[in-house]
Amino acid sequence: MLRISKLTDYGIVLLARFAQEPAGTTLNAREMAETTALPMPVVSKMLKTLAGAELLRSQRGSKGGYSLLRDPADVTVAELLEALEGGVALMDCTAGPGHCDQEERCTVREPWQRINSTVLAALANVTLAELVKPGSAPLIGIESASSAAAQRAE
Amino acid sequence: MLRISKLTDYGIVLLARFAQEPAGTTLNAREMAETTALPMPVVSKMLKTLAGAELLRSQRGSKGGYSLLRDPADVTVAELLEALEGGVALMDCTAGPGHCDQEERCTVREPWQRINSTVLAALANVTLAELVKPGSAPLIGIESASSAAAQRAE
DNA sequence: ATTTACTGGACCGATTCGGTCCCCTATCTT
DNA sequence: AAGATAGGGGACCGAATCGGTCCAGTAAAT
Repeated sequence: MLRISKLTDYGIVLLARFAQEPAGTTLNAREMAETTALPMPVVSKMLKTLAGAELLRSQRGSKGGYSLLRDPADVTVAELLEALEGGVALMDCTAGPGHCDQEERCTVREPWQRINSTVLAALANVTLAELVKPGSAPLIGIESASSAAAQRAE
Repeated sequence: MLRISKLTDYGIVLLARFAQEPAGTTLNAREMAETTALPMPVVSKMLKTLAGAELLRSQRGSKGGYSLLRDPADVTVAELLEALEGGVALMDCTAGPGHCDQEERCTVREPWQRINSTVLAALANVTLAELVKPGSAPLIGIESASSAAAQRAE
């Protein structure tokens, strides 16, 4: 279905939650679970992952919690997927050589590489800040293509 | 990892194989398995799927096989994913309403819809014909974005 | 009638996914 | 110093999906 995992979704929702607060605000896992209505263990797990990816800063102990480490306008969705899903590689072979035993035979590798980077570009053009403030930037100048796609998908 | 399934990959390779032949060429499952070096049962399965999606025409009996039903220049990658993976919906909620129990609460749905259609647009801009003939069209006019993405991903 | 080849679906092992739980360590408060 | 709070790092588990196989049925050509 070409979908990102739920966990990744959760992670992004959590980051968006931080991006809505004043910069540097600290929130703990319990608070996050409450305001996002997600189960606490899941929230905890994802916050750990995000901290490991250096997107959040963690503060232990009482009064501890997490805070956003970077400017939301500077974090791209591509980066988030990179951190949460371990990269964007539509097929094995786009992740690098040696993944496919037909690298010579296959004729569609190179075009897929281009497609992959196109998708990556689309994702790299949206920032966390834009995710939080709706109705903003038109993402990418391919509206005509976009509407064509909508038609075809219809 | 945001990847398409291997089966989908196989399906596309098979279609590409047809696109390389003169229009209307009929090939059977065994021939396809040989020339693509994929296991016969898999090839058979995917060809069935592709026929079901009306991308291939099937011909039973002796001298039977499959042939491409449409002009390769007219079939987009987005359509292929649609047929083989059942759609392109980065998250459940982009597939339609009722998939997520926090539709009101959530603030990032609408931006994700835009991202989703952007990705879809990227995929709708590449045709099967372009997949077969390498080094052609630059896909989409977002090279600057693409290189930016490459940098960031790096 | 026989052979060829697609059709439809069941089936299976392996992996991944979504989610939970527990014990450890660090920090703050009193 | 002691206790409470909160993150860190895992293991762990059931369920769903994935990748792949197999087989009985049907249609067409010879």
